[in-house]
Amino acid sequence: MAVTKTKESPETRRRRGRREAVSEHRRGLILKAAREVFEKEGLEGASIRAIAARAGYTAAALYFYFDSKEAVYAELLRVSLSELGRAVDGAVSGARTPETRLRAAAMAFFQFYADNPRDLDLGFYLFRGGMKPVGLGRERDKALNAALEAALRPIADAAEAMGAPRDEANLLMVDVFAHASGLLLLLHTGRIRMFGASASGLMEDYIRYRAARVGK
Amino acid sequence: MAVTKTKESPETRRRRGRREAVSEHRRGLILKAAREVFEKEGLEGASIRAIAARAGYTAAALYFYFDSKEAVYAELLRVSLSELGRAVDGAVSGARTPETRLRAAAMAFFQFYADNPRDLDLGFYLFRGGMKPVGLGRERDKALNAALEAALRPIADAAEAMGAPRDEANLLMVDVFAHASGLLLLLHTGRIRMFGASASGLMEDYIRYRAARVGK
Amino acid sequence: MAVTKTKESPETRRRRGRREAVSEHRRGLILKAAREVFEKEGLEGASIRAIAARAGYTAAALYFYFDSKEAVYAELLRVSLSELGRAVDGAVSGARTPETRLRAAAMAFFQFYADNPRDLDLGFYLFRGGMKPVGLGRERDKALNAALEAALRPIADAAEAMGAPRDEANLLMVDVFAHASGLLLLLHTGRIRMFGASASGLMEDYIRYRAARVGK
Amino acid sequence: MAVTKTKESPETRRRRGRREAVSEHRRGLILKAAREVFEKEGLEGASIRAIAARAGYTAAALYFYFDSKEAVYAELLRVSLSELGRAVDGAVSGARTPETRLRAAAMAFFQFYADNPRDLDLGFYLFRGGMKPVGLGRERDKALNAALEAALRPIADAAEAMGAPRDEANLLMVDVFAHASGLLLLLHTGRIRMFGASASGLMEDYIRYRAARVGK
DNA sequence: TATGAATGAGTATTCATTCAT
DNA sequence: TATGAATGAATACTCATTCAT
Repeated sequence: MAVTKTKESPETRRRRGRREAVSEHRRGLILKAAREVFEKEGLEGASIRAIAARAGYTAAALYFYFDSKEAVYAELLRVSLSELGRAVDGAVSGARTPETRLRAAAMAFFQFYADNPRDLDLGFYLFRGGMKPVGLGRERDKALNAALEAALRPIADAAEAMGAPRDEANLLMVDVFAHASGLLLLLHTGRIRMFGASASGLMEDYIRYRAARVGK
Repeated sequence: MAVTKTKESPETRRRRGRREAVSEHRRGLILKAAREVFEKEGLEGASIRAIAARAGYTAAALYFYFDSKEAVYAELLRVSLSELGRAVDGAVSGARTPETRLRAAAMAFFQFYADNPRDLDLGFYLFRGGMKPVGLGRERDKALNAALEAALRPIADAAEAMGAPRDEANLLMVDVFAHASGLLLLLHTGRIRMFGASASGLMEDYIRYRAARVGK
Repeated sequence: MAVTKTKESPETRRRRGRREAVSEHRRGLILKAAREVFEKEGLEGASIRAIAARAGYTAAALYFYFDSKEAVYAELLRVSLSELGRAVDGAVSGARTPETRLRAAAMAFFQFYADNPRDLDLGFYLFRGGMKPVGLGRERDKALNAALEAALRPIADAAEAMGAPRDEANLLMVDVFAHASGLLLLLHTGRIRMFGASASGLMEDYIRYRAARVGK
Repeated sequence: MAVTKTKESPETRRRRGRREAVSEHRRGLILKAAREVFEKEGLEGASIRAIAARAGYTAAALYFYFDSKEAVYAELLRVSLSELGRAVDGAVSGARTPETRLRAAAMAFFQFYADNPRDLDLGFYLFRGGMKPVGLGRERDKALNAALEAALRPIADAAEAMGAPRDEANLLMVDVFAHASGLLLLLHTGRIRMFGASASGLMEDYIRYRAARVGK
C-alpha cells in the first residue's frame, strides 16, 4: 500500500459507511433500471446503453458498478431466484402435512412465475441463442443453478416425507418443474387462452393427481 | 395509366406459370439454405447474409423472395409445423385403439422435438425477446397457430374416442402439450441431465397415468 | 448455384468489366485516403472511421472493400514494399560492376525511405505495441517479409558477385539493412540534425568502407 | 487577496521538507509500478488505471503526482536514460586506452538495450504514432535529448583521444548510435533471426572496423 | 431477377481525465 | 492527499435493409 494505514477514526468510518451505502443504493437503481428496460424491451432490446440511459447514466458509468452486461443479468437473476426461493419456503412453512407441503411448494413455484412473467424470461436468459447455454462463467452458473435447485428442493423433501424413496422424490420434483414450466410457457405466450384453459387450474389438477400417486 | 389491360393470352399464361414455378423452386432453395445455416449456427448466427451466401445469392436477392428476415423464419416454422403434423398423423394411423392412439400421438409430438431441437427454437422464435410475441402480422400468426393446433388435435380426438367429453379432451390435449414442452425445455437446456432424469421416460410415465384417468 | 449460368454475353462481360474496374478504383481511393490519414495523424489516429470519412464513406462501407483494419494496412504495406523493390531493382539495373551494384542497391534502399518517411512507419507497423510482432495472419506476414527480403536481395547478390561467400554476403546485407534503418530512424526523429550530421552522407561513407572489405 | 504572507517559521519549513520527501518517495513508488506494468503488459497494456492499481492507488490519485500519462512515461524515460548513462560510464571507466574505451562505450550502449528491450520501446515512445514526435513539452524534450547525448558522449571523447578531429569524432558517435539502433530494431523485431545473424556479433564487427579507421 | 454498393443504427467495452468531497 | 463517481469520446465491427443499375 502506498500509505500507512492507521486505525480508522469513527468519523472516517461513518463517512465510508455512508458512501458505501450510497453506492449500494445506486447499484440497486441500475438493477431496477435494467429490470424495467428488460420488461419493456425484452432481452434483445436491453442493451447496456438502454439500461444506462434509463438509470440516468452514461454507458461507461455502468462498468463502475458491474463488470459486464452479463454480470448485470446474472445479478438480476440471482435476486429473482432468491425471491423465488423465499416464496416457496414461505408457502411450505405454513403447511402441516407432507401432502399439503408438496402442493404448497409446487403451487408457489408456479404462481411466482405466473405473477412475474419477466422473471421467467430471466431464467431462460441463461440459455440464449436458441437453447444453447451461455455460461456467465462457470462459478456464477453453478451458483445460479444451485439457487434454482434449492427453490425446488422442498418439493422433493415433501415427497420423501410422504414415503417416496429419494430417487422417486427427485423425479417427481423434476416432473413438477417440467409441468409448471410448460404451463407457464403456454400461459405467457397466450396459448393457454387459445385453448380456453386455465393454467393454474391445470397446474392444480396435475399436482393433485401426481401427489396421489406418491409412494405407490 | 395509359396501358390497356387485355386478357392474358394462353402463351402468356403458360409462361407466367413456368416463371412462378421456377420462382417457387428458388424460394425453396433459400429456405433449405436457411435451415442449414440455422442448424449449424443457431438463431444468432443465422444472418440474412449467411443464408444468402449458402443459397448462392446476394443478401439483397433474398428480398425478392421474402419480405424480411422474420418472414424467412415464419416460413421455416410453417414447414416445421407441417412436418410435425405429418409425424403425429403417421404415428396415430398405425394405432388401433383410442388408448394407443392417444399415447402414440403424444409421444410422436414429444419425440419430434426431442429429435429436432432446432425446430423447438424456431417455435420459440415467434416469441422473441423473452416471451414478447413478435407478431409477423396477424394473419401469418393465426395460420401458424392453427397448424400447431392441428398437430395436437389427434390427442384430443383420441381422448374423445375414449369417452371424454369434448372440454375435458381439450384440456387433456393442452396438458400434454404443456408437459411435453416443459420436458423438452429442460431437456434442451441440460437441466434434465442435471437432475439425473430421462426426458422420454418421464414423458411416457406422464402419458400413461394421464391416459388412465381419461373419462373418469 | 441458384441459377443456371449460361455463357456471358459480350454486353454482360463488358458491363462486369466496367463494374470491376470501378470497384478496383474505389478500393484505390480508400487506400489513398488511408495513406493520407496515416500521414497526417500517424498510425494511432488512423482509425477505420477516420479513413472512411476521408474517403467519403461510412465506416461500414470500408468492410465491403477490406476485411479488416489490418487488411487495409497490409495492403498499404504490400504496395509500399513492392515500390521499394522496384526502386532497388531500377538502381541496380543501371550499374555495371558488382561494386557499383552493391552501392546502388544499398543507397536506393536508403533513399527510398529517406524520401518516404511514412513508408518506414508502415514497415514498423508490423511490430506494434512496442516491438511485439502483430501478425496480420501468418500467410500475409510471410508474404510481406518475403517482399522485404526480395528488396534487399540485390545487395547480397552483388556481394557474392564480388567474391564473398554466401554467408558473408548475407551478413553484409543484414548489416546494410541495419545501418540504413538506424540512420533513417535518426533522420526521421530529428536526431541526425541534432548532431549536425548528414544521413545520406553517413550512409555513403558506411557503404563505401563496407564494400571495400568484401571478400577480404 | 486579504491574506498576509509572513516568512515561513523554521517549524513550518521543516514540516514542508518532510512532506516533500514523502511525496517524492510516493512518486518513486508509482514510477516503479509503471515500470513493472509496462514490462509485463507492454506499452499498450500500460493504462493509467493498471499502473495506479499496481501502486496501490486510484487512477485519480496519480494526477497528484503526474500531469498526464505522458508525463509518467517521460519520467520513466528520464530514469532509463540516466541508467544508460551510468552503464556506459561504468564500462568506459574500466578501460585504459582510447581504443578500448571506444569499444567499451559502444558495446555498453548496445548491450544496455539488447538486455532491456522495454527501455528501447520507451525511447521510441517519444515518437509515437509512427515517427511523429509527441512533444512532452519543449523543455522536457530537450532534457531527454541531452541525457541521451550525454550517454553517447564517451564514444566521441574516446575518438578524439585517438586523434580524430572533433567533427569526425561526432560523426563517428552518430554512426555508432545509428548502427546500434538499427541492429537493435532488427533484433527486437525478430528480423535478425530471420536472416540467421547474431546482433551482438555484427555490432562487434562493426565497431572493430570502424575503430580501425579513426584518425586516418 | 439479381447485383454491388452503401447506409445508419447498433454492439460491448476501454480509456484518460475531471471534480466534488 | 486521495477517493469514488462520472463522463465523453473512442474502438472495430455487424446487421438488416434499400436502391440504382
